[in-house]
Amino acid sequence: MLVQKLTFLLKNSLTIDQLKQIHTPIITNGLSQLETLLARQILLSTSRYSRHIAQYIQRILHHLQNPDASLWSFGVRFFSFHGQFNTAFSLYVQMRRLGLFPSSFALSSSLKSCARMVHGVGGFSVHAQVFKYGFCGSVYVQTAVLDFYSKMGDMRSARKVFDEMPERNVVSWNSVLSGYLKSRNLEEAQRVFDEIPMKDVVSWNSMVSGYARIGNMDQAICLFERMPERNLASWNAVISGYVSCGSMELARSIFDTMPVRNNVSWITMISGYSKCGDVVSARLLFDQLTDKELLAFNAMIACYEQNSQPGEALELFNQMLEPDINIQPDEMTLTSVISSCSLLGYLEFGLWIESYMKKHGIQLDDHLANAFIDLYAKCGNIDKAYKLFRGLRKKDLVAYSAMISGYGVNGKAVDAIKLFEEMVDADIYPNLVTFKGLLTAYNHAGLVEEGYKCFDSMKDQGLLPSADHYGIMVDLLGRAGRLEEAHELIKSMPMQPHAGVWGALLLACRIHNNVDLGEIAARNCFKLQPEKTGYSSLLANIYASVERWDDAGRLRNVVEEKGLSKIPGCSWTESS
DNA sequence: GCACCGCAGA
Repeated sequence: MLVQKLTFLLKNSLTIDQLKQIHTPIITNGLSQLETLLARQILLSTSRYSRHIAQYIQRILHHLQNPDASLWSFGVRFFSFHGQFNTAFSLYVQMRRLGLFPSSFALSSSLKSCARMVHGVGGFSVHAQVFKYGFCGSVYVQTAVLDFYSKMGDMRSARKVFDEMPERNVVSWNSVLSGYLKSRNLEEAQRVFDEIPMKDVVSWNSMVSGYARIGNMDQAICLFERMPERNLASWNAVISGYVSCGSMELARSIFDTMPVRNNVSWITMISGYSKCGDVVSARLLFDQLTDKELLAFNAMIACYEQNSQPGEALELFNQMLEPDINIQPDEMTLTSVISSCSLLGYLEFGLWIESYMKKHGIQLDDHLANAFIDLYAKCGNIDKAYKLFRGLRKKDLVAYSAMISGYGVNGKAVDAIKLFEEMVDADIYPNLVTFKGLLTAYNHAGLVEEGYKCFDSMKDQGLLPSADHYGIMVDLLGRAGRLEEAHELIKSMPMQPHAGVWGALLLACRIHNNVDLGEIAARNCFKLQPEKTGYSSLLANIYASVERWDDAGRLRNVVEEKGLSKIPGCSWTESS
C-alpha cells in the first residue's frame, strides 16, 4: 500500500535509490483513488517533509499513464504549501500544457507562488485563466488574485478586484489591509481597518506590525493594548518592531513577559542581537532554545557570519550536520556558509558546498549565486564569478557590487568601471559597498587621480564615505608616494580612523621609507591594536631602511617579548 | 485552502 510506504518515508529519510525501488511498482500499477486520497492526507498533515518526498511526488505525476487533474492540482498545492514556489508554479504550467482543468486549489496555490516569487507575468496569466475557467465567484480564488496584486504592490488592481468581489470574507479584507501596509500607506490601511466588519486577530496583528515597521512604536503598542485577543504573532510583531528600532532592551522585556514563545520569537531575538553586534547574547539565547530547528540554526550562523566570526559560523554548520542533530541545511544556511568561506578565503569548502547542492537537489538562487560570485572572485577565479554573474535572473545592487569588487581585488580596473557604468545605465544606484569595490579597483590599478575623482563623486550621490573608504584612499595615495596628502586625508576624517587606515599609511611609509610619518602612523596603530605585532615589525623595517639599527632592534625585542613572532605575508586588508 | 510574526547575498 502506498500509504504504508509513504508513512515509512516520512519516518525515515530514504535515499533516492531506495525510493526508486518503492515507486516503480506504484507507477506500473497506477494509483487507486483511495490511495491518492490517503496520501494527500498524510502529506498535508505533515509539517516535516523531505526533499525525497518532493521528488517522489513529481515522479508519480510525470509517470502516470492517465494524467489526473486532481492529482496535479494537489501537487501544485503541496509545493506551494511547503514553500517550494518555483516547483509549484512549474507544475501548474505543466498541467496546463497537458490540457488539465485546474481546480480552485491549483489556481490559488499558483497565485500564491507567483506572489512569493514576485513573478508578475506568471500571476497575470493565472488571473486570465481564473476568468477563462469561470472562478470569478469563488471567494478563495478571488482572494488569492487580490492577494497576488497586493503582494506585488499593485494596490490599484488589488482594490479593483476587491471592489468587484461578489462575496468577501475576513481574509479578503486582511489581504487588502496588508497590501496598504506593505506599501506603507498607513492612512488608507487605517481606513480599511476601521471598515472591516469582522476584525479578527490577524487584522489587529497586521496593523500592529504595520505601525511597528514604520517605527511608530507608540501607535503599535497602543493598538496592541487595545486588542481584544492576542496570539503569538501579536507578541512577535511587537518584538520585531523594537528590534528594528534597535531597542533590544525593550524587545527583551516583551520577550521575557510574553506568556508563550515560539520559534519565531526566539529567532527574532537572535537576529536582533545579531544586528546590533551582540553575538554573546544571541548565542546565549540560541543555547537556551531546546527544540532547535533549521531556522534557528540559520539565524545563528548568519549572526556569526555578519559579525565577522566566519570560523564559528562554519563550526555551527558542521554541528548541525552531525548525526545526533542531523538538520538538512537549505539555501539560506548555505548562503551564510559560503559568505563565511569568502571571509576566510576558504575556496575548497565552497567547492564542497557546490557538490553538496548537486547531491541534495538544492537549486542555486540569486542569494547563493551572489555569495559564490564573491567567493570565487576573492579566490582569484574571476571567470567563474563572471559566468555566475551573467547567469543571474536579476542583477541587482548586491550582484553588481559583488562583481565590481571582484574585479577590483583582481586588479581589473577597466572591467570594474565598465560594469559600474552598466549598472548606472540600468538605473541601479550605487551605495557605499559599490564604491568600496570601485575604489579598490582604482587602488589596485594605481589610478590615483581617477580614484580621487571617484571618492569625491560619492558626496554628489549623497553618500558619506566610511572609514573603510578613507582607508582605501590612504592606501592609494600612500603607495603613490603622496604620504603627506594621505596624512592630511586622515586628519580630515569626520570619524575616528580605525587601525586599518593608519596601517595603510604605515605600510606606505615602509614602502617609501618615511620615518616621521611612519612613527605617527605606528603610534596610532599601537594604540588601536596593541595585540598586533605586525605594526612593530613594519616600523622596525622603516628604521632599518635608514640605518637606525638601535631603534629597529628595540622594536624587534618588543615583538619577541610579546612571545609572538611576525606572521609572514600577513596582509593589511585582513585587519581592516 | 487565501491573510498576520522570523532566518540568507556585495
